[in-house]
Amino acid sequence: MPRRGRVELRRIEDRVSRQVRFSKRRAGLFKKAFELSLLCDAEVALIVFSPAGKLYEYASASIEHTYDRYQQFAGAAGDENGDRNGNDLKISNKDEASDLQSTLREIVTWCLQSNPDESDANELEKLENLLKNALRDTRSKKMQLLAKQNSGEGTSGQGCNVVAIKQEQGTA
Amino acid sequence: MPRRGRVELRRIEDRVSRQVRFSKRRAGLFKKAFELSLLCDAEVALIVFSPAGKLYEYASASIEHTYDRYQQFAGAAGDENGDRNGNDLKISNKDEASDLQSTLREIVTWCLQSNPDESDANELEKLENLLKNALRDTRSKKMQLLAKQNSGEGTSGQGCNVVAIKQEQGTA
DNA sequence: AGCTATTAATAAGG
DNA sequence: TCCTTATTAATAGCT
Repeated sequence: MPRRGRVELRRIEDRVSRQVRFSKRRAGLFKKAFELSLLCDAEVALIVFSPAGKLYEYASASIEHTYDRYQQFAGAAGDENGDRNGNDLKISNKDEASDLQSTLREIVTWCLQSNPDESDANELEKLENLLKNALRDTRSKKMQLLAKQNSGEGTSGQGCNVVAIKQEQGTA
Repeated sequence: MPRRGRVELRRIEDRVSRQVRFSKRRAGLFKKAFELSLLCDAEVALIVFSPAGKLYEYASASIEHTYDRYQQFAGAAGDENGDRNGNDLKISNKDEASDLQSTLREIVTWCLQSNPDESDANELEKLENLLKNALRDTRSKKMQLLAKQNSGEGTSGQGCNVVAIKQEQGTA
């Protein structure tokens, strides 16, 4: 009796079945991700944690690279899939401009009061969050400047490695 | 003539066909990703850039959350797909203790000499890189502390928590 | 880890 | 982009 009917779309309760299904479907998912990137010349990054907490990943370029690119786009995504499925799918896109300055101040304060080599995990986590926010805001600010500079004005050969919003490829 | 035979596994040359295939397969991929997370209780994050550079994403939790979790494992991960960018920022699990201190000093110096609201893209990029490094090292250090404290034994620097990272790829 | 009966995905075409 | 249909691909339940 290979299969009786349609697959119920809800969490599989039995631990063993769930683990087996996970292995099979994970393989399928990674294969599809790979094929999409190859056939359609798309950049794909996929991270999966098994119910047991094991990490699996695939990236057509690299996770870091794609995540960086993602960060630069954050907020302006094309979505399609959330409809039928109910999961999360949104990115918040707040204004971070002047927040950056105060976040940097907090980082400086942290550094004046603490030493990373003598801090405990909690302290480091505070620093981590500050750095994460500062990084996000700095990227955002940089992108704004680059966009402005690329859109309307004469060229003054700025060095920066440009972060184009476009992908090109032709070597097939 | 619905379909003639097996699907050739290589980049689709025709722009229009490629775009159509992309749309269809993207939908399928996102559906599979969703089903994996729901059926098997897995945490999934998926980022896709279309050949035209448009962003699509899915996350069972959130991209940020899963990426953070990924970062804590990173360093032992393996890519294997042939990628043309070769642009991998590997994060190693070495101890970067004193590096962190000097990076933080550089950040403080940057803040003392510059104002993010008056900086150009180049300056912001310097800050971005400093923050990125500091964040990586802070995470690493925090994870080391957590690992040490969880295992009750703190042998000299190394360790960390990596749990097995495997990668799967299609045969197709 | 293998094996099939089924369902699911999807390439072409309209 | 949506619909249809012939085929291939994925996979649930077993062993």
